[in-house]
Amino acid sequence: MDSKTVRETFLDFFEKKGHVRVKSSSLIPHGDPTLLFTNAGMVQFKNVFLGKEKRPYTRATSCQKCMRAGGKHNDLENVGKTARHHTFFEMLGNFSFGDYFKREAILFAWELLTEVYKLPKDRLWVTIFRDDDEAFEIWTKEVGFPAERIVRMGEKDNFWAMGDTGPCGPCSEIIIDQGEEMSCGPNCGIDTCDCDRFLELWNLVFMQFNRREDGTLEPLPRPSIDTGMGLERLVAVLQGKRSNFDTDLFAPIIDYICDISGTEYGRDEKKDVSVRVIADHSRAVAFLLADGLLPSNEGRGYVLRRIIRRAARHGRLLGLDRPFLYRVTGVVVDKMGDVYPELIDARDFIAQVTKAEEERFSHTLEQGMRVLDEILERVRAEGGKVIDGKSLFRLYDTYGFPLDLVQDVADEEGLILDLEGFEREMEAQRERARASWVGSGEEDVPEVYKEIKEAVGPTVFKGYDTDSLTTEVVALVKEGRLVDELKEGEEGEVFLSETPFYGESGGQVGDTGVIKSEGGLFEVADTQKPDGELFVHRGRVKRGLIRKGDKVVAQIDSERRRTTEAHHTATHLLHWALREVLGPHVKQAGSLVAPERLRFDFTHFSALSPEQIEKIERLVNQKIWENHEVYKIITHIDEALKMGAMALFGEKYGEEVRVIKIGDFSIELCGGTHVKRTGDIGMFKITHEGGVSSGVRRIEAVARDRVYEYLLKKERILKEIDELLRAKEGEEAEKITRLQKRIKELEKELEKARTVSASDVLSEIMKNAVEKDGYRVVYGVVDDFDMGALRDLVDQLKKKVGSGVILLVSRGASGVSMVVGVTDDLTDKFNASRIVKEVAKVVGGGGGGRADMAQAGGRNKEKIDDAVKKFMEIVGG
RNA sequence: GGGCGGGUAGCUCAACGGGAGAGCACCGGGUUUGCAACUCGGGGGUUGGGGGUUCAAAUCCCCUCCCGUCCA
Repeated sequence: MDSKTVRETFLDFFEKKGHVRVKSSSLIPHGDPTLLFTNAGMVQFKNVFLGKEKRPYTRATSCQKCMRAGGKHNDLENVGKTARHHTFFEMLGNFSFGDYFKREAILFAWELLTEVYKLPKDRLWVTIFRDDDEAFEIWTKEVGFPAERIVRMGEKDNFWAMGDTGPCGPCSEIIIDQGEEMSCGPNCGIDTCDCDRFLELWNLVFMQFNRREDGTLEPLPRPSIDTGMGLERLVAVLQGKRSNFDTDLFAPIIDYICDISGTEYGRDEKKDVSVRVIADHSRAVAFLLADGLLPSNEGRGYVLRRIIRRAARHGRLLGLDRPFLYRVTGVVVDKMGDVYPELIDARDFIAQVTKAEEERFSHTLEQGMRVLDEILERVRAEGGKVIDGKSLFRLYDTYGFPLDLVQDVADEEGLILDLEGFEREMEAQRERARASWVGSGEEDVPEVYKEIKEAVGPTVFKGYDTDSLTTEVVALVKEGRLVDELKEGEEGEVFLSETPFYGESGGQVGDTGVIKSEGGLFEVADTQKPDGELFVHRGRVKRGLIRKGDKVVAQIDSERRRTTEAHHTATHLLHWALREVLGPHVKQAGSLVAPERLRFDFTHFSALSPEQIEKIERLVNQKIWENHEVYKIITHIDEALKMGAMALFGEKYGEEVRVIKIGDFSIELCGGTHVKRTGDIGMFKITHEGGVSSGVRRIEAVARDRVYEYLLKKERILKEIDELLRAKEGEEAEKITRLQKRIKELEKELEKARTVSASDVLSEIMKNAVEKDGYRVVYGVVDDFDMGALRDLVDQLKKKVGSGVILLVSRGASGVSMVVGVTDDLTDKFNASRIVKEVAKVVGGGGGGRADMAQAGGRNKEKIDDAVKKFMEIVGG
């Protein structure tokens, strides 16, 4: 039975048992920061089990894409060495949300395995939780399973929990005995070893308790079922293969790798490991990229980078030292694209990003190799046999050079690695990272806000429909404490029962405006929503007095809001246009919507070309001028997602959500305020494009009247330039080029003139050369020579005197500069550096240099004569 | 978020407080039937940006931006 049939048979079986076939969710768990990757079928149902989310069905089945790499389940190091470990795998599962329970779960599993997949009953074993007699009864009585092949296990193996608290329960695992020949030795057995003879096939979790904070278990009112069976294992068993890598899930990939590397699989165990690593990792890479992840230096992206580099490293071991992985991922797309169409959509993107990362890795390796050579040379020079841990760590930490590569080189050179020292350094680094993690980011909501909300409830936001309304002051805060009134000139926070003021969220800034009572006027400078429900109006009492209980008119700054709205709707258009032009991997990574401008961060792997920027800008403007209606729809989250609304990474959404739909092309979940029609945006202009971090780009742009202001400013600058250049529009570049050329010419002329005048000065100075015992002493005082010119002059004088000591002093605007030169034959007798130090002291400065040439500076111009005297004293003039 | 390394000519890098350099690439001359090679010469730099210390900063210090890399 081929893998596709195995997968389909499973889903089909449960569909016939009344389950809804649910699509695999993304490998990147949205809205769950605790989880690095989706690592089990139940991840997308987590909130359903917790009762936080409702679905229109109570039975579900899925084949879920899963990743185990990094984080708690870290199998990365084992991959390739064993028959079963993978980074990416598929998990088959059936789920009951308060529908059927233990009995059906067991019977379903048994029926599917023995009657559909036709596994031999006598080779199956079962484990159950120690105290779970109920499961024991079902297995023995209902299924008729022999009691001697049921093993009772402890909490560690057969009690499952989502976390320290929350739903949990015993589980029952179905195991297949693959026979004596797969045994790991005399002690082989369930509970005693972890080898492949007793292969865990299917885990059935009976969620029946809720673990409370104090650790006690309370029975769940509606017990649930969560099961998981690794597709790769099941296929291996059904195809009679000893290793998952021998199944048709991997065979085409392995064939391709062997093909391009000229390796024969199964001849050399070391090479086989590499082939398997690449096969496994290519799947992970293709799927992660298809889900929009990009390699980066932190978090999930970092894991992806590690996987690509590990694969590249193993490729090198097979003799593939040019990028190849991007071709292997192509095979993955070919083989699995029909089941996972997102692979096909992302085909080019996957290849592009993978190749770029492989190339970057090559670069890193080259750089590291150079550093390693230096280290080796040092070790050899010292006659040592060991590469010390510090050097190893520096290679790894700073240059990202893989340790096993160092090992290879060291083996060739007969050197040993100080791995313990390396570990020590690594531990120290971990310690540093941990120690810095004190201020855990998330700010707590201040007590006083909690108090207010407790007393008056959430603020009702009316700002979608109105700019102004009459309401009541329900609380006042000054310097973090509740007060009954705010006096004129005082700063504080006002809380209303209803408000038209938008509180900062979703990147859109808070509104400003005024709150007027009969006796006072409060100017709102900013509006915040610290807990998402309570609106804090921050500002100052401009006039009179604001009291708790006052009837007030709350009025936002409408003009400011309109421009902000234009920027917000423009942001959605931009998001859409980016995906049109760059591809579907573009995802919002941050956003700021202000009255002055908008800023949009998004995932993309390279800088945008001027052409791309122009195209994006043009598309957005086109949509503005087409004047599409902007629909604001309130609906259920499921409904919204079904409509294809884009939801954000890591953002939490409630049951009821707001959807912004522009025309029929852009649809996003968004709580912000927007214009009525795109025409209200007027115009859109990108002002800046740049990088934020690896894999993230940033665009800044303006809309509406801000475009006019922006262009006006540009025009003024241009006009100013035209005036200065006396140029007509369009000639600027040409004129500037001409000017630059002219400057160059003049500089050259100047240089020439200087040389000429210097030669005059030269002969002038030579006149007062003093003849000594076999050498000459020369000094000269000139005006406005810079250091470079002085040095040149000294060089020429040196040539002229043949043998001598020279001092040149220049009077400049800012002070005195001087250079002392000593011809090479006299450097034993006179040291230019020492001389210049002495001489410079006279003019209130200091200096130094080499024995044959030294320079100094000073401040007192009037002391130059004294300085020259000092010089003559020293050199015996 | 924390640490380490880096940013110098178009590219790859050197100089690590006192004259901004090399190799490759580019332009011109020579050589050659022509090309490659060779040879002579030349252009090319706000040493990422800003501030400070100093007589003097690519070099030392601080801030900032960008790139690489490891840890979380």
